[in-house]
Amino acid sequence: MKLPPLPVFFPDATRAVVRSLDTADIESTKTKGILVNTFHLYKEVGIERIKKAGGIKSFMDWGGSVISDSGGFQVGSLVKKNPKLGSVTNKGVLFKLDGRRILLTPEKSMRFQMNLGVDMVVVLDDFTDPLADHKIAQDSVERTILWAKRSRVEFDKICKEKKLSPKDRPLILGVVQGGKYQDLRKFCAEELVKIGFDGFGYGGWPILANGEFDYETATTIANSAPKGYLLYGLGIGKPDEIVKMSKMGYNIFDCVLPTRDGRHKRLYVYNADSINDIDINKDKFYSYYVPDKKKYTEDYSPVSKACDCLLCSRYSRAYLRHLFKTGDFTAGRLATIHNLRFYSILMDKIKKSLT
RNA sequence: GCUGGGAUGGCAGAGUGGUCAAUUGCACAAGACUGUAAAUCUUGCGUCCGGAAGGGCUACCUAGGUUCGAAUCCUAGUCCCAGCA
Repeated sequence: MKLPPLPVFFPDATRAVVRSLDTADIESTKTKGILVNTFHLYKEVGIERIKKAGGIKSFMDWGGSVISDSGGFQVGSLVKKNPKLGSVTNKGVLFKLDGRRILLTPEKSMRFQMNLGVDMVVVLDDFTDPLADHKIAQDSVERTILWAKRSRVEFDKICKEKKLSPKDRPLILGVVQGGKYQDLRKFCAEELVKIGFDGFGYGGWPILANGEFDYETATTIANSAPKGYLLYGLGIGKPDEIVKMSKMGYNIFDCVLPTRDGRHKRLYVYNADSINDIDINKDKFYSYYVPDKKKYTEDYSPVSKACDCLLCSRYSRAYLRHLFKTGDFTAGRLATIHNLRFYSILMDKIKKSLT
């Protein structure tokens, strides 16, 4: 299966579910693929149950693409943000969470991902803390490279065990770390290319201290990629950021924003009267719509005229507000469906504008 | 009619002499959210001045009173609720 025509945006189904949606809902948004997470599935489900189910796709009854993340982001979002939750050594990451100790090594992460039955695996990386100085950032880059080498070895070993031909095997992606230090990013990217992957991702935290998106780093990474390499914006991003990154050559994205924002009452709305009229090259081609406002109590118009999702084609702003006020899960579901359809339209528009 | 309970900010509901412009929840408003420990979190919410610190004014049903000081105590009134007739 591998990947659909690029560029693509995959919403996050961290625990083998896009929060608040079932698989049919995901399909209705014309989403082509999803991202699942090694750490959460390892901790909360375990590989045996997923194998018994026939792999992650069969478990979810999902016919689209699946990328698995390695657990590298949790090195940052859990351990480095809160040292009580674990520690990192060259061996791997030791998570201490919910009264459990879970050691995740590059090898374990790779083997787990290969057993999920996904289309693309990601190597375990050592997340560079955004506050790291050059020395600490350099350490994380060196460990990321060390782990990438070991991951590649393990990957090849598993392919051999499973007798996977180069055509049958999943794609494998490295991750570029190094924080805001361009020399480290460049070095990391070059080393990953030497090891040999199908592509690499812009890892770490892509937002600068001033709150702006770090396009400089995005450029450095893109410039370090050989021709035909997959370029993945890990955890990226806002619609306008994805448009810009696509122009730089990035062709895979995933992000929690559309799903989390949906549940948090932030809906994306194209500034256009129809899907045809959408112009993603306009400066402000979309706005936020926050349904949970008294002024929408009697607004019987749809959330967006430039959308054909379940919410927009069937229900009004007044009804959506009512659902949020009532506290029913349906509100989050419809909002999530809408935002994912926004992103799938976005990727269609980007595809068209690139050709 | 009798007996008892009660009237607090948009609503619900704490507080029962000073630390009360008044806990908390809801509602309302503004903001955040980027490889998901997030259907979450932050802030504001009588009014006026101030960027803030802070200060002024008006407030706990109404009218009197006690007290240095009252949302809190006393008296009268109005209204509400429960039980009994």
